[in-house]
Amino acid sequence: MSPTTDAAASHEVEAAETEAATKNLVFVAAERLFALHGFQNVSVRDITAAAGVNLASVNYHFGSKDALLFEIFKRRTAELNRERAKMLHEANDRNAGDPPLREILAALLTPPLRWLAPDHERRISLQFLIRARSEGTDEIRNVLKTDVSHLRRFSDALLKARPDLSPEDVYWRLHFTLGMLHNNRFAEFDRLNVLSEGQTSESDVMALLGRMLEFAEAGFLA
Amino acid sequence: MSPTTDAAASHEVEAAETEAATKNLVFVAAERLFALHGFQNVSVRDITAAAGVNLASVNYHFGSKDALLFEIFKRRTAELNRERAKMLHEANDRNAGDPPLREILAALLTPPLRWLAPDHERRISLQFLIRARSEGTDEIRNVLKTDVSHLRRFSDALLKARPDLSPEDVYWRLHFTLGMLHNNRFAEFDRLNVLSEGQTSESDVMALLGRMLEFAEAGFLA
DNA sequence: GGGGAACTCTTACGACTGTTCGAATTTGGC
DNA sequence: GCCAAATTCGAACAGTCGTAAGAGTTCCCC
Repeated sequence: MSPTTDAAASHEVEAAETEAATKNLVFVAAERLFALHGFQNVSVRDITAAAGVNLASVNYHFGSKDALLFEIFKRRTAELNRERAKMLHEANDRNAGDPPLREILAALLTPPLRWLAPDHERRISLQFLIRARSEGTDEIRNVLKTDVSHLRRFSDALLKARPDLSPEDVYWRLHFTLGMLHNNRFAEFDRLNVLSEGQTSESDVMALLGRMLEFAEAGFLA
Repeated sequence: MSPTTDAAASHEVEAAETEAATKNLVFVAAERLFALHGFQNVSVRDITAAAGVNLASVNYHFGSKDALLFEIFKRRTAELNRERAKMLHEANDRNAGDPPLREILAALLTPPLRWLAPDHERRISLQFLIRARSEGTDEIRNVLKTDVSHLRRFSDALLKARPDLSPEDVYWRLHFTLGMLHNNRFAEFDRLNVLSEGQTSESDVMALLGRMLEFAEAGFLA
């Protein structure tokens, strides 16, 4: 509601959310726990305890545990897709509506890998999304299979950049590329650490992005 | 109870397993249910009901539900790795110990994709393995991270086929290739069906193998 | 400052969960 | 055909789970 100085302090939580503070606490705590331990291994009591709120908060603010998962998934997916769409749009502008392969793939892969940077605010969100994609509820899997409008933008662009490929070729190679990305689980984040002797730096993640782009681009040029 | 006829017939189960018939029934039913619905979404009661055995059978023959999962994982992983190692060995023999990139990658990808064929006996096993890899217990994840001896055979071969690449390059590109494979979930199997208008044929799976080999080989040649 | 909505809290229900126990039964060797 | 070992069985235990109900509290608007 409208801020009135004194009581206003509790209202202005960071972010653009004007919802109750409790709802955000639950949202953030649940996202982190789901990302770290998986949906099924985290109880409502774990979430509310970590958030420092009452047990009933989850059901009051989100309706159910499933609905909470779905809401986190929806918001983070929308954020990620927005960044991807923006990069693709910029690539279009730079290249008179006909961006080269590399820039299309960069628009697809750069946002998630940026999120992966060690001090990035959305690092845990990406881990959550990767988990939710494979461990989520049927509802989530259904959205992933049904709502392909976002991916179509990329397959269309790729098809235009490589008109000699069939739509099936483009579809599968796009699928392979996403597989490269989604397979980056937590074990691999650790492996990232090993490579840089203990601490993951932002440059490591960007180097990984470069490797992925190189590999995927070559795959599309085959 | 025991299926029909005299009690003597219950001894000669197929396979090389001389264990009790009940143990095999549990093993097979659990593998299928875990593959279809995930480890956490399948209860011991679901398994024993599907297998037509008593509830206590899981704990009697395997010790615990976790141990059952791990035993399935171990056996199927060993089988898959054996086939891969055999193909790599044959590729070595054919090429005087210096197989080309394509044949190394084929040794890595052909066995799992053969299992994926619609009427293959191990089709559900591959789905199980893919699931267990990401949703399994900490013990399984630990094995995957620790026991790298099998993958090392492939990274060594790849490094010899492409000596201009650094070990880090080979490691990451191998990781990417496995990501392409492991991302093939059930939704994608359905997609396979769509592509062939209703029924997945063995040739579809082999065509997918060809696509993956093409993509991965190009990625390694980048 | 009264009233109604929004929120928090305590408590508990009912439905599962994996596992165990002791008795009943079946099995294989002699 | 007997006995001991192996297996199967029914039943229950001790927890944990998501969710709901109702009382209690805080909030904002009039």
